[in-house]
Amino acid sequence: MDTSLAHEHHDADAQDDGYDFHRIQEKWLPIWDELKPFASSDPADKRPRKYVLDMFPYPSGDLHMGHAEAFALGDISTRYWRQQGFNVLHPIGWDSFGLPAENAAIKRGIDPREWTYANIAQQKESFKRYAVSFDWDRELHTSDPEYYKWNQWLFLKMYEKGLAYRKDSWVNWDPVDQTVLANEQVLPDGTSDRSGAVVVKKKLTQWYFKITDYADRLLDDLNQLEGAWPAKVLAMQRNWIGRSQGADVDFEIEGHSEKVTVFTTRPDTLYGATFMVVAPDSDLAADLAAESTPAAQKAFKAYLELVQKSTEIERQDDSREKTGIPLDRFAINPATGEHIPIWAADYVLADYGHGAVMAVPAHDQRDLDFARKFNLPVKVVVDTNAPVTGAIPVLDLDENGVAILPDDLPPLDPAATGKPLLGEGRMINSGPLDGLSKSNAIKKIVEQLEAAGTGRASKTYRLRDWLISRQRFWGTPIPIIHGEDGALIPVPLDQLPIVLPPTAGLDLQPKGQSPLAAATDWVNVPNPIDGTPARRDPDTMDTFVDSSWYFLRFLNPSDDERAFDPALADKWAPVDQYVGGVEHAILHLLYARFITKVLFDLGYVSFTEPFSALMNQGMVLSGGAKMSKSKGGVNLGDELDLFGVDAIRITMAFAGPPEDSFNWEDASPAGSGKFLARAWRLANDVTSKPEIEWKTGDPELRRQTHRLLADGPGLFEAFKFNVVVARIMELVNATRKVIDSGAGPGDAAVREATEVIAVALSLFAPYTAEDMWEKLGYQPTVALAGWRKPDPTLLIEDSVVAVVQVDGKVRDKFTVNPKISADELEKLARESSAVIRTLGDREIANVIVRAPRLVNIATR
RNA sequence: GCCGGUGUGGCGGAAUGGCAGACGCGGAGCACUCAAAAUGCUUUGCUCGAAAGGGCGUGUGGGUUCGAGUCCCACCACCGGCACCA
Repeated sequence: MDTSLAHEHHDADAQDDGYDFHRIQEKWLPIWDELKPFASSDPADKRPRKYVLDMFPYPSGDLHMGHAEAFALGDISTRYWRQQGFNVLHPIGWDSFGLPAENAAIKRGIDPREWTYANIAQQKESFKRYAVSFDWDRELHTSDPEYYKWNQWLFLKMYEKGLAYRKDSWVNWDPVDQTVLANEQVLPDGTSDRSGAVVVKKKLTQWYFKITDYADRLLDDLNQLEGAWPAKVLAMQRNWIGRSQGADVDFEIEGHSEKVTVFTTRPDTLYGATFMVVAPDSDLAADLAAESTPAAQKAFKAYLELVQKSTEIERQDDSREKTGIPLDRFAINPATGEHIPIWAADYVLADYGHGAVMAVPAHDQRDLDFARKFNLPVKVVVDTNAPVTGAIPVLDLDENGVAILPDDLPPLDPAATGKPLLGEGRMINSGPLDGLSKSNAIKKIVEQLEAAGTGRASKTYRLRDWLISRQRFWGTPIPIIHGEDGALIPVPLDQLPIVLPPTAGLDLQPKGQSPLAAATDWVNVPNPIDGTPARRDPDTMDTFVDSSWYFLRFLNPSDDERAFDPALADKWAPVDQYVGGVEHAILHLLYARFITKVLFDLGYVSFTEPFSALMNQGMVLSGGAKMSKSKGGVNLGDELDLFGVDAIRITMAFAGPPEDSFNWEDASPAGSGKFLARAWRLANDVTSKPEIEWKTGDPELRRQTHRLLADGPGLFEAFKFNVVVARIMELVNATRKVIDSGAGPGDAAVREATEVIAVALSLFAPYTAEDMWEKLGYQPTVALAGWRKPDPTLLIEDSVVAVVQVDGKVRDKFTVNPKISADELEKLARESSAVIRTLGDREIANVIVRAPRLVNIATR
């Protein structure tokens, strides 16, 4: 294999005029570190401001391909705005609390801090090598007490406002690990992702943030983001909040002093409510059962146990038959006065609406399924065969084309067919509502209920309050002290932060309560009010709390007086461009929007939406699937060693639209490297001096250069980075041609084009661009060289290609003066031999002329 | 089931209602070389034709228009989210 030796020797010889990404990276990285070209804190800086933010990473090891794509795309935007003369705030931090650190700590018997900060150091070094243009002076970590102190402050502010509260609720419980699991930790088969145990429901007292108070605003304010956020994310958020309009109806209960309220979107069908169903796991069901017959009590207890043993996956299986038991209790339908039976069934959810429904089996599939299974009465109250203004049922025609008369319409018998009547129709069997349409009936019944005090218009949401308690060590301690008498005492602000204790002597293994409960020195404190013995709340906060306001902390991460400075927030926030994965489309973004509105209500910020624009980058896939360590996906470090930082960055940008995912196998980092070498060689070949007079340059190359200058901004701002790269490639190819077979390397247009290429490439390939800039005779850094203004005189074409179509098909083309008149162009078109041949003896019907580019001759 | 999105060569993808396939990958051929690598050049949607020149082509079927990948209607396929939410 002596050929390879020869090869290496040859490469070493060629070093001087060859493109060597290793050399370039090693040369420029320390120079940038010293220059700090991306510092953004100078108060005297007069440039207009922009805030570009990448979703901060979780330090779970070194950076991977997904990071490489996301941060390349965010960095292109950032560097673009800098070239446009903006002072861009582009900070970086780490979302460094969370379960993986704790699990790693348990596995290795170390402190989670060790693992976390070692990974941060590694990612930081990788980010620098990857040339992401961060302002490193603003680095933050959410696991630093200097950061999480302000989570505690936020919690206390929310507690003061009644937005943080405790309640009992059913949570996912892992009976093996003895711990609460987040919904995401429960596998689709209903088992724990860690222990493999079947997850059950358990009732625990937990801390919640009252996000449901903000449901309307969170929903309505999405309209402001229309067009600036991906339609998909807006739809997902709307879906998640899930507002339903309808009515609350109060039902009296036999032998029960309190009324039971149900929520319905179809109050018009109240006359058809033939039974009531309550969620078995609701307090209401327990109350009703407790006052019932011993037999019913026993049946309820057995049923509740059965329900609690069932897994999520069983519950959600829609082919599953309905289950339920009668409670032997009766409700009184406020419209008909009928006494209707009350059942407990798990198709009704305890935490939606009021945990109870009025069942209208004739007009609801679920209620009908239930009624048919348990032989409950079905009463039709909407005649869906009757025509309704504005929504006339379509009548089928018989074979003679005659409408099938109403007599022949299907019978209104859902009990027999199993199909509920869901369409529009006229009310029947509904007393005063008879004859009305759906919308009129809803209006009328709600008026009547309101007048009688037994109901009211209402809305309800799919959104639930945000459970923030975690029985974990590696998170922000909840700043509450529990008195001996059970009183909740907020930690006084001047005692913040409540710092996590050392892990020495602590068992971090999950065991049903937070490991902090066992840190006796830490958890036992005097009651701040009277000095009696008291205990700290041992739970920590969900890490989504940390990330719900971090964008404000970046404004001055070392501020030890307050979470953030409102004056700086006025200057910089909200974030102009947020970049991150669509996996955060719901939770993180919803929580950040919620906390921003809370901070607005508290008077700390003057805006109500945190992120003015959002870009979701796609994923880097391998074989059509998400890359993962376990599947042995492509390693970023290996790719960087092989192709260089710039080639990987430009590959990410060129692979397609930023929001689309792509297969790494379909990308061509080697091709990107070739392109960069081509570009770099232009700078190497330029022989003219920077002072050269542009006007003397090759006019066609100059025109192409200025077209890129003119089109670039629009393309960048529309995130068409792949198209920009293509345009730069075209300019590189054109410049090469002029050097090799045109005016030569000394031509002014060659220098001008190469300089513009260097500036354009600085957004994608910072190392290559910087080296080109130096070869062109300039000082660093090209990153701040500025995007030049195009010369308008060079954007005017001196000739254009006109197309002649016959019936929309191109038949001839010719080069014409752009100022050619319509008549003249039409004349040329009619004289074209290709056109004459195609026309033959066909008769011309119409001639469309769009001078100077197009003539279309339409024939009969 | 409901909501959102996407369908363009062998592949990734371009295209303010006006030349479909920019740019790149891959392929083929050529130059340089003893040879290779590197680099450069030519070519590359399908199809008929020796050529000149035709025909067909943006998921399917219709429509609007002088002209549709682009706009409208219906459908199909795939991807994503939600889902016993009253």
